[in-house]
Amino acid sequence: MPTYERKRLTAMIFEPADDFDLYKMANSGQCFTAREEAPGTWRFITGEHTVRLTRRGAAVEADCTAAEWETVWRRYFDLDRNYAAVRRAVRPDDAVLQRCAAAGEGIRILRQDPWETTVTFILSQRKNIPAIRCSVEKLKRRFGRPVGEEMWAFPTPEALLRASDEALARCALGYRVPYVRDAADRAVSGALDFAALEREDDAGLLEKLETVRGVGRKVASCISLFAYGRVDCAPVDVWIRRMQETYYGGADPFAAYACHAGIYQQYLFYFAQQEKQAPAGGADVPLRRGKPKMTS
DNA sequence: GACCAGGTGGCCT
DNA sequence: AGGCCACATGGT
Repeated sequence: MPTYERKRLTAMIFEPADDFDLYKMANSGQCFTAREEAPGTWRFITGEHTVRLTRRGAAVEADCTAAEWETVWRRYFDLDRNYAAVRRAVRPDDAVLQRCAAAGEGIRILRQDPWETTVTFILSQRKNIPAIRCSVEKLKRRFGRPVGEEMWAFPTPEALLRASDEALARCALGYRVPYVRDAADRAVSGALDFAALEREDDAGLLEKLETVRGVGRKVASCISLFAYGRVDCAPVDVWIRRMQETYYGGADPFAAYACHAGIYQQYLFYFAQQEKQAPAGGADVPLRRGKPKMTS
């Protein structure tokens, strides 16, 4: 007997007001558990909620109730932000970001669970995205509650704290085992209160998150952006640095943007990933390399 | 079988 | 403050 609720047969349709691309949201490096169940149908999981989404022309079909859509998924998909407007706010003289925002049209910043985001981005250091996915999947299978056919919720801090070092290491955590343990420790003891962190300003949030071992500026920025919706916070990793060197002559690509730097960062990151996959044919409009003509 | 991966902590100056 | 370097493991 499955311990999870039987699959619901309910379905609802909604029409996104602006950007909403399932592939890009699942593959822009922000979440590691979304997967394509069937061509065009994507499964997202947050907490113990799951939803299956399929694009139907201008609309999207979701296998959940309207109530669950409103209480869970509206927030998860950040539906109250206008991403088309964010893309339009890219400076006209910033040709590189113009191009990347066009390529990334459809991306939204997913508002993920802070605990899960903390652990997955601790794992992300010195791993490529397929390896992170694999590691997270193992953690969920071993320590997470089943929430559907071949689906598990992300394990609770208590569950990971109970796990032995050996069991954690078997999930390919490598040298990050003590980091994850420290995060679980702080979550259980209350030293790290994820709900209370909502009230911190950006600087305070980064500072508190960085008290966890294995959480430096980059991982803390990812948690701020992907779990706390701090869209002005732009994580800088090797890929962003690479874009900076290649297209911005080493200058900070986000210096000109006070308020949506995190979203713009995501466009650059997604572009870099696509460019890696198809260096020649992927980008239909080639980017001009070297110093851009940025205005101060 | 190299080389690299959504970095970080702990050393050194 | 800033420059090195080890770190476990898996993907390409």
